Amino acid sequence: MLSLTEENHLKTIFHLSGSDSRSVSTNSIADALNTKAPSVSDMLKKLSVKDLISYKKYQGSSLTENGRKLALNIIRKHRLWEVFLVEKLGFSWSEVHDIAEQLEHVKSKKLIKELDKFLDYPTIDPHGDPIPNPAGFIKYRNKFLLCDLKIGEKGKLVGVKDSSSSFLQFLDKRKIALGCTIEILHIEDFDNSVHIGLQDTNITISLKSASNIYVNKI
Amino acid sequence: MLSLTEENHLKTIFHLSGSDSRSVSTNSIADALNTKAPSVSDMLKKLSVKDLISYKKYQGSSLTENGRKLALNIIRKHRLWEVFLVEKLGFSWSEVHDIAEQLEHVKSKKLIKELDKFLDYPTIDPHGDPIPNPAGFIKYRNKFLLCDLKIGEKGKLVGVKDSSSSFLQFLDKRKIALGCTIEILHIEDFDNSVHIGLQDTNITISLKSASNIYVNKI
DNA sequence: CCTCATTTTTAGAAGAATCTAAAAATATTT
DNA sequence: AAATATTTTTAGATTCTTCTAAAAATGAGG
Repeated sequence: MLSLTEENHLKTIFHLSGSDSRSVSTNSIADALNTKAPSVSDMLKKLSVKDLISYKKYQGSSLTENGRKLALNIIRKHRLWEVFLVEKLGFSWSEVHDIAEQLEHVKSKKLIKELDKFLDYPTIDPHGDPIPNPAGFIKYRNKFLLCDLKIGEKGKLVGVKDSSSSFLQFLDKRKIALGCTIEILHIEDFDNSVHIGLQDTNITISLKSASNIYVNKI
Repeated sequence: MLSLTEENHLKTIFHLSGSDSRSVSTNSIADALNTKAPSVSDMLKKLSVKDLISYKKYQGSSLTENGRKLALNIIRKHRLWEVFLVEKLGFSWSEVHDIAEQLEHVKSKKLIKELDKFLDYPTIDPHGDPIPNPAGFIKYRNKFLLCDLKIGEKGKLVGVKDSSSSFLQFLDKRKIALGCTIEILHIEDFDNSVHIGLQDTNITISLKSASNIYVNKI
């Protein structure tokens, strides 16, 4: 049985190591978890003994197969709860992260099985991120950053990179939501800000914003 | 912000002190929480400093108004989650306690508000226990133990005293559920076991079982 | 009302998670 | 490649929850 702290470390290592499972630095974990490097160092030793990560001093760490399975299970729970909060309780996508962060640690296999059924087996969460299946398989879609499209290309919004609530609220205010069609109209030479076409309006967003939006080309 | 352990102590003191808020012994709390008396003693000091219980050494403890509010809020969350698990996820009443025990500690006022609405503002949980309102008001119904009815009297099952899953499963097997009508047919002189009439069958249950079932007289 | 049993508290220790400060290893820069 | 900067680990302390063992207070029986 894993402690809350152990679970959070596994999850963070998963998120930081990306789809290619690269090795993750101690400091980056500390930053992500709002804690300090020595705390992480201690935890890495502990997780290593449990064979959940492979870890060599000063060389960073990466998940073992066991660790990856556990991490994906936590992420599965997190994302299913997010769907529940949005679909059933009427939360907006900018409000659900912190609550799901707590709910994901509730222990009960049957709970998640029944929740999944109740939600009709969703495959993506409210931010467009894929929900791992019970076996720990996760289906990555190949998606593009909005800023990488060329002028004239169109994309369908399928996710965001950093789902901080301030950014999500920024999108809400501009009526930009999952599934929206976005066309690149023009890119300013001066500051690389991006002029985009939406359903019925055109607006300009910063490069930073455009680098935080994932789309499928259409 | 209360820790999980603090919340569990408050809740236990509430349950043990009954509707008349009598003072609760240290050992009884330890037993209920599966811990030892010294741990409880320490916690009592801590809760006392926070003005959540009134506590004099060797004299037991009882909730203050603040403590009672917090305890009822935790119980409200517990019972709402139980309704969710049974009504929406299809759990049986004997399976929900341990899961609700975890869910009750999730912190988010809005979550409970929306859950309450989603469940259509239920007033009793799957075991027939009343759900406190958001202000911490709890409505006790006056109910009787089945064993206190006289021969020939009828009652409607409105709750159980000890909702351990073994007892709930015992009732399930005999098709005895909330809302059932039960008539006292006969009481054995020998062992005080109780012969009862149900929908379409008559069965005999022990005095101990009959002392664990709450009914409204009808 | 004094002795004995029970209950409760204190004392002291242990494990988990956390931190700061200092040491060790690695990486970078000139 | 040596000096410097950064990263990571170790060492040691703190807080929280927990325990066992021993001391103190309470209550019950003769």
